[in-house]
Amino acid sequence: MAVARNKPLNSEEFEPKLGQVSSIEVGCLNDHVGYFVRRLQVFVFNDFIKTLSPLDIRPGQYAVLVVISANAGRSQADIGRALNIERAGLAKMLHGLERRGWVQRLPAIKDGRTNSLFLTPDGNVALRKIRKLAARHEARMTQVLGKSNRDQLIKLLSGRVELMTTPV
Amino acid sequence: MAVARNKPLNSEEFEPKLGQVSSIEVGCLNDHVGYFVRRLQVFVFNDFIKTLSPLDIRPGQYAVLVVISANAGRSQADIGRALNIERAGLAKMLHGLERRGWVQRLPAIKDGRTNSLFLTPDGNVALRKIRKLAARHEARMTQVLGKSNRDQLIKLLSGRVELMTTPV
DNA sequence: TCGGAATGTTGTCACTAACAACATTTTGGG
DNA sequence: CCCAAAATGTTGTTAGTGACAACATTCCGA
Repeated sequence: MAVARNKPLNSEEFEPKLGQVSSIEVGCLNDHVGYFVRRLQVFVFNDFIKTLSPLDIRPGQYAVLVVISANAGRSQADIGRALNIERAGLAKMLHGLERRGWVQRLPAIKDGRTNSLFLTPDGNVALRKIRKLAARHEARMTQVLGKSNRDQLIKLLSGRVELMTTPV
Repeated sequence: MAVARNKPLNSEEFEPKLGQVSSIEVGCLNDHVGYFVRRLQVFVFNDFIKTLSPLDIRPGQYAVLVVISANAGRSQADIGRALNIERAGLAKMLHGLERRGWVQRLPAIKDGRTNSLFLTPDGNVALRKIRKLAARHEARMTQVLGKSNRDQLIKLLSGRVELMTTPV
């Protein structure tokens, strides 16, 4: 690309404090909920992915397995609505979970358009192991955030998920 | 792919309540901070992107502009560290911001490896408009979450960003 | 009965994150 | 002073994700 480099510049006059070079301000980002929520989210997800990596489970897959387990027989549309996952994306994810022998799709007799989703026996066994690792992840989050903060966070957001569907 | 469909199934026995089909439980997801934080993050980002769409600014670009503005002359490594953005990704993003005439890269004289980053006059003008829309976005978040919840959320997470760098 | 709506599937596209590889430059220990 | 190691910026590649369109099938209500 060969970007033309401008003339050099003595950065001394712009470095606020010599010897204190590591201090840097994020300015008005401190007034944005999204800034903190974003940083927290990638932090939590990274830990989840790393903790669950022995079982090769990602957060979305975990959520889908849990919701199927708690709502056996529901349709893909139901599961997708509950987790705000788009139809197409959920279909592909379920394809993977079915290939691993954890999820079974049965055509519902009441509505020929829908599939009824179930966990297979293997799926239940796997989910037990998965929950153990997920609990370990959650324990670390509690430790890092502090139990009080973590509990407050959950209480703040509980029941407000419906507001967080697509539109505003 | 032609997945073999199993025999149909009467879903009646699996639907907990007839006529109450819309109720669905997310089970133990309610005990996971990550679940709520993820949903909130998607919601907040969607609103930010939509609100800032007239200026074609994404959250990451906004953060970089703000931090450059608050720390004129710092290197890419400094900015990247502050926002936890990887070197390669930041280089590409800055390329775009430079092409739009908002950011200027000057080679630092003190350290031939680093670029000193600045907002151009155009960049400052643009950032003023961007901040206006960002404030509108933040106002809507405050309204949706409730001012008390929003303030608590920020207080909870303020100063804890350092814990959310890569490792745990 | 018929047209619109819902459901599931596939394919495509754009965006992102993460990693590797490289050139340049600084730094620190001998 | 010199050279190996580290830091910085850049480019390219890759996998993963999300959003969207298009389609076939099925249900539903006027």
